[in-house]
Amino acid sequence: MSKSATVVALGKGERTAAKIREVALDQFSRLGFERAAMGAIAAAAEVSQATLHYHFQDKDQLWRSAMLELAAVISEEERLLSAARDASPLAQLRMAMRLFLQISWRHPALGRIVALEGMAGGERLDWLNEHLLGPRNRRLAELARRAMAAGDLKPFPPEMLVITLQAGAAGVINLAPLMRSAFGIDPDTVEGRAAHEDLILNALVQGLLADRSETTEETP
Amino acid sequence: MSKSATVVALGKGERTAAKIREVALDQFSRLGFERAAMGAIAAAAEVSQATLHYHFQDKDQLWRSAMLELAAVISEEERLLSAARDASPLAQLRMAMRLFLQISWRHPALGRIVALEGMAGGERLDWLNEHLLGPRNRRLAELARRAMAAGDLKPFPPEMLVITLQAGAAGVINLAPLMRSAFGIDPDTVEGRAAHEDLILNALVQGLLADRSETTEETP
DNA sequence: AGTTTTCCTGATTTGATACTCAAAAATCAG
DNA sequence: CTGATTTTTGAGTATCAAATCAGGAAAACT
Repeated sequence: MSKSATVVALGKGERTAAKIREVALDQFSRLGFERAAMGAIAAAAEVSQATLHYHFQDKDQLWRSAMLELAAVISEEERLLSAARDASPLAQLRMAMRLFLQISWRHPALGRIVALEGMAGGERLDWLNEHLLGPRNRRLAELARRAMAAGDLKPFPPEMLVITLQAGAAGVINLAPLMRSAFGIDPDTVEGRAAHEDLILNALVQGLLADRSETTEETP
Repeated sequence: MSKSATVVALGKGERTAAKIREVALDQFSRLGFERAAMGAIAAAAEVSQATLHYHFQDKDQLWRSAMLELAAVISEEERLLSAARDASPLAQLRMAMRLFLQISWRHPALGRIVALEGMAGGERLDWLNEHLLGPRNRRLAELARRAMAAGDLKPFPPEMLVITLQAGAAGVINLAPLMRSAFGIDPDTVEGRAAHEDLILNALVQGLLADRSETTEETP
């Protein structure tokens, strides 16, 4: 046993394992499962490749372990949302979108992995759904359904709506390299993030069309 | 020289090359560049692996060649859009979205590849931008800019708007596996596509909020 | 027909990557 | 400090995928 007075002192093993998970999460998210090489992860974590296999049986286990880091992130959102359970479904949806944006900017790996595995399908996607995506998505879809029932949202297939909102919101974050290559713009700046949040919450949730009844001046 | 009277008769070589490109496009888009194996492509195209290297020097060239197939698709959109050059920027944007949806359903490979490479960055993304993505994106951004100048759109960074629209619209298409795994729903059906087009054009372009001034009944 | 050119393939080489293992090094408890 | 335990590693294996090449089949041309 080894604890310091204030902070839990991790044993050496757990410390390197944590570092490996961190590096692995980054690489998996940026490159995808196959492109991310154990050797590269080891190098980035400044350990030998064999150390990876000491802490995690194989690449697949490492991936799963790294993903479970993200579970904590998602459960944070769940906690905040459940605290506001008495708000209207639409208000909850809006809040979920805001949380989604904040979390996505803080942990861009999440969105990239969902996109990568969500396109490819397969075992890892099923695992993701079972362990950290499915419940959240179904909860959001249910919120959308209720918002529609309340007449706050136009009636659309709620599952499509949820996926579309998330994909649209994550687009600018996930496709930052594309924005750099196509426009020479880096969206990940203070102003960029603010503009993005503004865009999503206004454009996607309130509509892209300017209200033509009150034209001319105004700077909202 | 070898042409038939009515149709250009492709030489044997060009025929197999075309088949290889077709198969390769599918595999690259579904699996990504690295996961797609030359052996599997060869098998699917019913030729030997060496044949791939006869027609295309290496995997990279094959990828580029397959991508150029998509250039035709995009130029079709360009043609239709330029025919309507005198419409308002907003109308053109709307039309572009509709075209984007149709084309994306018909060629799901396009969106998947843009997403894959757009997240990863690197040489292939730069190549894509230079050869078949950049001009289109800049044109759309310019349309958005003009729609904003005309007061039809709220003022947002036009590049972000374009990316968000595309990502949101392609979301349901690209993430079909996720929708199956999470919701047990297959969006790629006749009704699914219709609902999707409805969702995007209404929700993303006209706003998600129902007009509360005219509540109660109505079934639009 | 015969001849030339194009096209295709089996066998092989090259390179990279996940994974193993025995032994060394670091860590920790008493 | 000392011995036991945990952690790390260098070296090595097995596997799989990309790329090469020489020889032979098919097509095109005269």
